[in-house]
Amino acid sequence: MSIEARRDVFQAIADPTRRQIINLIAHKSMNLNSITENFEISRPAISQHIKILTECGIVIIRQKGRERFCEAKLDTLSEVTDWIEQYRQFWNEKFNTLDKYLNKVQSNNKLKKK
Amino acid sequence: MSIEARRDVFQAIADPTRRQIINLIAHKSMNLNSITENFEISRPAISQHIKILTECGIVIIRQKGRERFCEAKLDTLSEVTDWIEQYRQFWNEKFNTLDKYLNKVQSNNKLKKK
DNA sequence: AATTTGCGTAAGTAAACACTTACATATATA
DNA sequence: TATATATGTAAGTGTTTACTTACGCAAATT
Repeated sequence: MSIEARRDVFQAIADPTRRQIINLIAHKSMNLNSITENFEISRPAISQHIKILTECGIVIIRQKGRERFCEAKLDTLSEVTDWIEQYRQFWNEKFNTLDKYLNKVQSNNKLKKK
Repeated sequence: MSIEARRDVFQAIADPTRRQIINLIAHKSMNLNSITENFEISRPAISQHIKILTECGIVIIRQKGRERFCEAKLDTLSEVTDWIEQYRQFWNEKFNTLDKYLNKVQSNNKLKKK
């Protein structure tokens, strides 16, 4: 049983740099230095971001000699999508139309009761 | 032209309390005190969360007398969904199957070239 | 064997965050 | 008109975040 709270996907993708990293390695695994080349910040900074991304399962590391290739495991993001999708009925245009219809019916019922 | 950086949806939903608030008001608009009743933290804390949520458009306020009703405008979340969806091809099972096939073809081509 | 390369990690820091309490203000009620 | 209610906001605080530089270590290269 690990004491430390597992990193959370929502928080992981909250940082713009981490989203950029995800975007970079989504297409192709890259080692740490290659990733760093695409940013202005230091290698240790990138290393720490990668650590966070691995801790919540978005990235997995494949060691190859002294290099560590970062591979995106983006199905983890479904946790976020799932959370959002449960609310889709509340902003889906089709639902809104239905909603308006139901409200109308409801209003009519109220009028009838009066 | 506003100088202050607009709050970002990714960061807004990163906080668990804010996700709970969204969940609460998704179904029904609520005023601030009613929302607060559902949490252990103080009213000002909730007020500040609501402020963040309004700043990024997830919540809109409808003043009604001295009360302020918080209404969820969840289509804002599509920004997050859209970002994630662009990567779906990388974790979709069907795509993976296709990917394996393409890799196989590629390997065969390489063999032929040799 | 010595050096270079690729990386993790520790320590330090400034800024942001998530709260709190205290207070101010506008609206509703008695 | 006095009081209660619903709320925003300022100020203070401890914690977390996103970096930095400095260092260490193992694998590859010379």
